[in-house]
Amino acid sequence: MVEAVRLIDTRERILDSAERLFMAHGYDGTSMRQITGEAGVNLAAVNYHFGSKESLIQEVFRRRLDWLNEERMRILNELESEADGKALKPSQIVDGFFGTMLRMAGDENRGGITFLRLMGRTLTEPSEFIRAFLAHEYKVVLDRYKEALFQALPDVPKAEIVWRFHFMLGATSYAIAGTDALRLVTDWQIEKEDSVDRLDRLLPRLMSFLLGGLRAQLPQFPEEAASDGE
Amino acid sequence: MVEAVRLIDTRERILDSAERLFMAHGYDGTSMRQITGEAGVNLAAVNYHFGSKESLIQEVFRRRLDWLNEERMRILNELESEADGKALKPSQIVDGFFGTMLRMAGDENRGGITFLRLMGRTLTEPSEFIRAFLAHEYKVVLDRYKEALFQALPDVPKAEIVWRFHFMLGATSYAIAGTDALRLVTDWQIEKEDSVDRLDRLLPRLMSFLLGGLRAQLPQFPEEAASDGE
DNA sequence: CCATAATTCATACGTTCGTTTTAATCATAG
DNA sequence: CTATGATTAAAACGAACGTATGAATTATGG
Repeated sequence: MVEAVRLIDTRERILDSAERLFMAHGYDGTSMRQITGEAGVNLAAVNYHFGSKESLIQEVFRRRLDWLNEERMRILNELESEADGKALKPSQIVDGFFGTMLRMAGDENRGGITFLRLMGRTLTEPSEFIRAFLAHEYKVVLDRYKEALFQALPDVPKAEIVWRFHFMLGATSYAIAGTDALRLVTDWQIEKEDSVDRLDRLLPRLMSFLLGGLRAQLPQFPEEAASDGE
Repeated sequence: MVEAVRLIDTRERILDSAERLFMAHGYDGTSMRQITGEAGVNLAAVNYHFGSKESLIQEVFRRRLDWLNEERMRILNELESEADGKALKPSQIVDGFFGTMLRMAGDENRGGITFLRLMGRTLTEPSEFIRAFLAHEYKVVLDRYKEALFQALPDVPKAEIVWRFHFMLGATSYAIAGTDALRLVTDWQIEKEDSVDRLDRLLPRLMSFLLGGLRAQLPQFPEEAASDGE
């Protein structure tokens, strides 16, 4: 057991530093020398343990996403088995997906707020391979949750639900990434009021907004005089 | 007469290429050589005309944002003078801010969809100075629109409105940036259905969602309720 | 205890980056 | 036409990047 201590330590220290630095400065904006410098390990350690910078950030995500997505699946399965065939409430589904992610930020062993902000920021990351990787990691879970929403909202066209899922992801991503990084709108009172109980209050706030948007009146398209879709 | 043609051409060609490349690959992910290469101008032209890469992206934004923010101000002023003292409808305010931005994407002379996507992506851009620059550019307009929402929704706590403005920005940013770049959720039908009439349909869809979220039931915070949990 | 594998280390490689420099080319005014 | 200032062009700068190398160090199994 003692034999692997230094190995694991080095790997974990690199992952921790990379997580924090990618969150703060983005993928392209973070250099290997910054990462290894902050982690207190040799420059070559990243390539030795992970192979490349690309593999490193993938491992940074995998370390957290594996648990998160399994948890999301577990919750949805549990909800559906409890519902016993009946449709779930949209609020249950939304909370299972987005609430689980936000509550993860309270658990420092799972990356805490740092990973959450990295997550929020990376969904619009410029680098092609990162988006491709995330899309792949998320595919199964997203499909399950989309399907659950289809059944929970049988009167809403599927395309509309997909779009609103998209909007919800954006609102969440932004809410997370911006809690204390970007302050286009805020800039005055949010910081003080919510510096401590940030997550306690952010979750209900976001959930209200998401559910309001998800259940909003359906849009009317300007030239809509012909047949409906789907 | 003819004397300024080449100068203006070079400047504009650089700005156009930079706009497109920053949109596609981000700020750090785009090199001066890519920009000048695509624009068909000499590498040194950027530093000659703009001074630095940082100044270049600021000019890329200023070229479009000046008009957009003036238009937003004009619209809000007009709405308020028409209302003649009475409170505006939230939908008018939201449309003035977000609708104006989306409609700008239909005008190719104002950057079209390219600038809109650059905009959406940059709001979560890692580079510190870019976020600071945008925050500064937006300050006046955002304050005016926030104030308008305060008056339009007198029963909603101001902090709540600020948060929901924040969420709306995120949903919009994401909706724009992702229309054909990132496809975490979509990946199947949106592309085909909305490749042509993307903007015609995106605007009503987004507006419904935003207004639903803005007017949603107020959140209940756990510690305000007498009982702890359920 | 020693052979061997695993890990760390210092160092260097080849590229690419943003910027600068200096000379050539252009347009315009006197 | 020529003087002058503005623009473009080619080339190079030093710095930083991700990665690779080979030796030194550490841990492990027989």
